[in-house]
Amino acid sequence: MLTFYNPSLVIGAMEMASNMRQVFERRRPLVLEVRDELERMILCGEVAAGERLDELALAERLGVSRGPVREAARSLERDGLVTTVANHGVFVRKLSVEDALELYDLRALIAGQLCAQVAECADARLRAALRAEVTQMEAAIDAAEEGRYFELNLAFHDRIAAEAGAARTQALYASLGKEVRLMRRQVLKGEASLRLSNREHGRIVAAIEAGDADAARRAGAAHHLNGKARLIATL
Amino acid sequence: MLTFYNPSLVIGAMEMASNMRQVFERRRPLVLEVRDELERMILCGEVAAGERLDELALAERLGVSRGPVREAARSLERDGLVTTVANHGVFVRKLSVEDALELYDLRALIAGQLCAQVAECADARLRAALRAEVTQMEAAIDAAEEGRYFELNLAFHDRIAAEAGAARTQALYASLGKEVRLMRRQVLKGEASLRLSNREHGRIVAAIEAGDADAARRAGAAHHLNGKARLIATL
DNA sequence: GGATTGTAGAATGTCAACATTATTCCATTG
DNA sequence: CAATGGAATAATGTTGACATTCTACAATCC
Repeated sequence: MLTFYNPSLVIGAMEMASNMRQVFERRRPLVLEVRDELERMILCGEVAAGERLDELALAERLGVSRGPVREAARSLERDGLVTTVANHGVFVRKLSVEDALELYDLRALIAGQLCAQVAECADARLRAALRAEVTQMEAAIDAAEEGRYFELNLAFHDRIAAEAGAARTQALYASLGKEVRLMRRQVLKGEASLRLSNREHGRIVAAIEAGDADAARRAGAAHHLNGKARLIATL
Repeated sequence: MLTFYNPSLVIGAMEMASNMRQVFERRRPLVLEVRDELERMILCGEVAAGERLDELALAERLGVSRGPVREAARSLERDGLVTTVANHGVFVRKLSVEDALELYDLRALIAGQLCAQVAECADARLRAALRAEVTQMEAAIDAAEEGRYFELNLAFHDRIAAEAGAARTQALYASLGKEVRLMRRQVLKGEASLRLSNREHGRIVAAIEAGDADAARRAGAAHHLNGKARLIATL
């Protein structure tokens, strides 16, 4: 039997602690690595919408065989990032305007649900954290740091989704989030839009703090529907 | 064993007409055939919840290689019917009670959305068709034909989903439908439950006929939430 | 006797080769 | 000259074999 280089055998006791995780955590399946890379390529726009994903070329570029690439591509299909045509390959999904608008509606619906659930179960600590994030976002706008606002905005919505305690709903929300990102047409974000957007965040948190599930649902949905309206305005 | 009709083999001229479709229609990819078979096995309960799907055994039984079986299994994972554990294989998903209840909530949310959209765009023909189906279901109850009621019930909900004109939402509703079917614990359907259920159908159709989107949303959601309540009652 | 280590078996993960299908382009025919 | 038919080509579909990992069991050591 062949024996392979095992990092756990040669690292000193001092280094063990910091490397424990790496050592004991199972190696990630190759498929997941490939999947993440393909997802990144698509969401970053390195491959254009409608373009074909060449199995062989990708396999060679990533240094793996076609099998994992195939599986990864099928995995992306589930999230709506690509579409597969038999005997023709997989293509980066091209969202029609109608598709995008439907996605906004659907996402607004889910977001409303998540906000309502958070409103019903939020404790003082969570409320304070959400309120703090809104304040931080306002500060980011004041400092004209759009990148930071974008980052905080993602974290804010992720936190709400995570704290709702509904795993399946959270996963669906995240999946739809990736799907809408296929729409390259970025909703331009001037300072005015950011102020409006963050005011909506404030309304969501206010409803959560008040424990008003229905108001939180409406505020969460409205926030996404306003995003939809901003998209329409750019058409 | 899955055997396929090969158009290159001789078929008599007489048989041509009846077999035209089969001959000229592209052969479905093997993966889809396997996928459908596995899905049937799971939803029919031929493989118990939590049970492992043996790649090799299934491949031999279906007369294909392990590749298509693997891909089909991954496809099922995307629909939430199985879960994959690295180096351990794929297992029929075992729904916890919490999971099932969340699915009911999520499905109620989506169903409400679909009903609201149908209420906004339904024409006279569709309204008549929906009303007729409710009447037929009532007749099925009178005749104590539970199987027929079940069938009509599925068609009724499928029609609403299809006519809403929101492809992504419809697909999601269907996917969630398969997922909830994992919960073997059937909600027992006595005549009383059927009457109540169909009365809810009537309320949905009434709201659609009135063009009241909000009422339709509430009626559609309530119908599914009542199903959830019936499930809870059996615990 | 209990814990540990090594080994054997079986399962999944990965790969490269082969088979099939679809497109393209050119020759042929009307 | 247009249309049709067929090879050449390149992609996906499928397969069987090999590599790796995990579980179980038994032999060994403390």
